[in-house]
Amino acid sequence: MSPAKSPRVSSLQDLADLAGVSRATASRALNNNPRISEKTRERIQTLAVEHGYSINRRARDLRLKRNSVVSVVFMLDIRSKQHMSDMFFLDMLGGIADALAIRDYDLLLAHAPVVDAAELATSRIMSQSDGVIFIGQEKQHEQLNELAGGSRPIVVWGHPVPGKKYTVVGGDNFSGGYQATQHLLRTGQRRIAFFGNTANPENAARFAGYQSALQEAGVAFEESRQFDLPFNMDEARDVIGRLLTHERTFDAVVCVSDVLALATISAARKLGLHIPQDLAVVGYDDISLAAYSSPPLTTIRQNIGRAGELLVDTLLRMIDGEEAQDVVLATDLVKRESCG
Amino acid sequence: MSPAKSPRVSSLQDLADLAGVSRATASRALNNNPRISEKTRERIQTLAVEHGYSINRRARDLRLKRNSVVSVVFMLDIRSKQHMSDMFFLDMLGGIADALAIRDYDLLLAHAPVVDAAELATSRIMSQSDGVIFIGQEKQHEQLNELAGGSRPIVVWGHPVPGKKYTVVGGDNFSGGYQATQHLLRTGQRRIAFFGNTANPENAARFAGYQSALQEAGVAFEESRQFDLPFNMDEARDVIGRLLTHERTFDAVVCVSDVLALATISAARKLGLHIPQDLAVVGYDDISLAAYSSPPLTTIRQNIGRAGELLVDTLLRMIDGEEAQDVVLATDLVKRESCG
DNA sequence: GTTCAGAGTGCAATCGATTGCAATATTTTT
DNA sequence: AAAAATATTGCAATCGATTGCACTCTGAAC
Repeated sequence: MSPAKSPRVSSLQDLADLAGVSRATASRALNNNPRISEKTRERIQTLAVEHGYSINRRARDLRLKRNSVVSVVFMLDIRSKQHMSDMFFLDMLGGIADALAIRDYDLLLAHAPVVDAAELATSRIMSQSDGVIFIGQEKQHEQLNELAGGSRPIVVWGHPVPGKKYTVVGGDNFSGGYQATQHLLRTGQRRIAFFGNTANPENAARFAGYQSALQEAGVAFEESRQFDLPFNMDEARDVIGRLLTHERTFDAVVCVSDVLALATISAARKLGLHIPQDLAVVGYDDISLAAYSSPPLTTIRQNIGRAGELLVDTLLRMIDGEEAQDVVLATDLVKRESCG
Repeated sequence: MSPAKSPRVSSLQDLADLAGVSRATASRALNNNPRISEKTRERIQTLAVEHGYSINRRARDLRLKRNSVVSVVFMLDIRSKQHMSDMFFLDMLGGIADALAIRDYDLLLAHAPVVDAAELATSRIMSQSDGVIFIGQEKQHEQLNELAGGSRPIVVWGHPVPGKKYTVVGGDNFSGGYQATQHLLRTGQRRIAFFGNTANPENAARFAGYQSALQEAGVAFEESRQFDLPFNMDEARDVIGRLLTHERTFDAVVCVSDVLALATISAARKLGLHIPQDLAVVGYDDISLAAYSSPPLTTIRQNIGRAGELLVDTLLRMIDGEEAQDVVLATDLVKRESCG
């Protein structure tokens, strides 16, 4: 390997001096501007590499009046035990980070469990980024609608709800609920319950899928088998315990998350029930522990890393001024023993 | 609420014009420079708030030749199933993000499972940030040492190893291993195994704590009870299955992670063993699922969110030119049923 | 030998902030 | 009331890049 030429080049001016051209020419050469002759361009680009020159992005962004930053806002409090699984977030964040890195964007991570649209709109989260990705919509639907009208494009991970003005990328929740239910039906189950909270749009869609599968199989839906559980896991757990001790009217259950499913299994075991003989369980998310639980959990998988890429693609398209479209991510079933 | 004055102020010049002062004065007023009279300062600051002025950080950073960015590099591949738990990362990231936000730093997230020091040193990860936080040291000890000599301060989450040149923030692994083992001893266990992989410095320290607790209790350490498991969870699981089917020489096990512990419980159950009667298990990390598993998992808790803050504190101190010191985070035991 | 088109470069303004030094306003001292 | 000391504020250079416009140079056309 040839030793890099000694003078460490840090500014465009230095590089230009070294090449014996002006700053303007050097800049154009690096940006492949056609007005620069091929010869000059190559010479400068080679020089840049040799001397380890790397552009100062702050200067470029200042000049170009942009940020090269995308903010990611977690609307849910990460620390409060949520239905949604941990791995889910991390995987998604990984996908987002990778996709942004490729496009040469930075990722500004923000924690904003409770959001006041007006406040957020003037915060650095908005002013310092070219666009924002929101993870989870929960109760903030109105605020999101407000923000969508603002100066920065936003994309939300969640489920389309009527009257939304923001762009949504989300899993195919209907299909997920449908597949989970269909699987139980195929194993012969008829008395199938639904654990979730339909106040959440994603859960509601999964519930719709559940109903649809039942109907298609000619199984009547019983309202008494749909349970809206608290979002807080500790409370949810107590409720589940009670549901299982009362005379049960179901032998199988579709859960909206793996965490919920595992809690259900745990509660059932404590009561001496056998999984899946006495109670078959399906989860949602395919968190890593789903495979290692006892018994391994049947669940619905979404390619969350891919979801992150889709969020980024969609947002950057909007930043470039294109019209935005909602995106739905495919979903599939992972069969394991918890269903027999 | 009084309506904000109409002219939307976007640059310092605008604000200065509005206040009838120069850019310089406006800048100083906002930065609480003592050379500006109290009256002027307050007037300008009020004006700034009223008109929703927010500083352009790119411009400031350009002028001040800094970045206001800290990179966070995950050395482990997030997606490969690692011993280490998912929640762990997310919690830590949350802590880091919060701590950085308070100090007005941005977080640049990077995915770099395998790292070539030379390559990393010239990448945007280094050149665009004022410092870097590495999560996990694993096999990269040498590279970290190289990077530590570079132009940017770095801090590593892990465990101090001999000859390290970088600053480390980590949990009290020795104490964690000690507490876990001591707890089992107190419940009357004598034949206690250790599941982990001592190639990892953190695991090695936990193992040392385990040995120390045994010794203190007058229980002889049997080498045959220390098992180095593969880092890959799928493989680890197979190995555990075999360990439990062979004639066991232990009735209790200290695991280096909750994920490992849950896999152990799962494997044990499949063999018809009862937890904790036939096999008592202690985990490490207190992931959220630890409380919801069946039975709930006894484990070692570290305040990971706090760890994130410590990492940031330490790094920013180094960025400010202070001498760096390693930091150890306290650890405590969470008793649950898996130990009886 | 001019004139002209077109290719290749350079000049200088610009993005929005910070800050050393100079200039002015205010107060204190004599 | 003039001079000296101090408190406030402004001027202008600076950080490192981009880009419209003007300029130089080449070979071709007349």
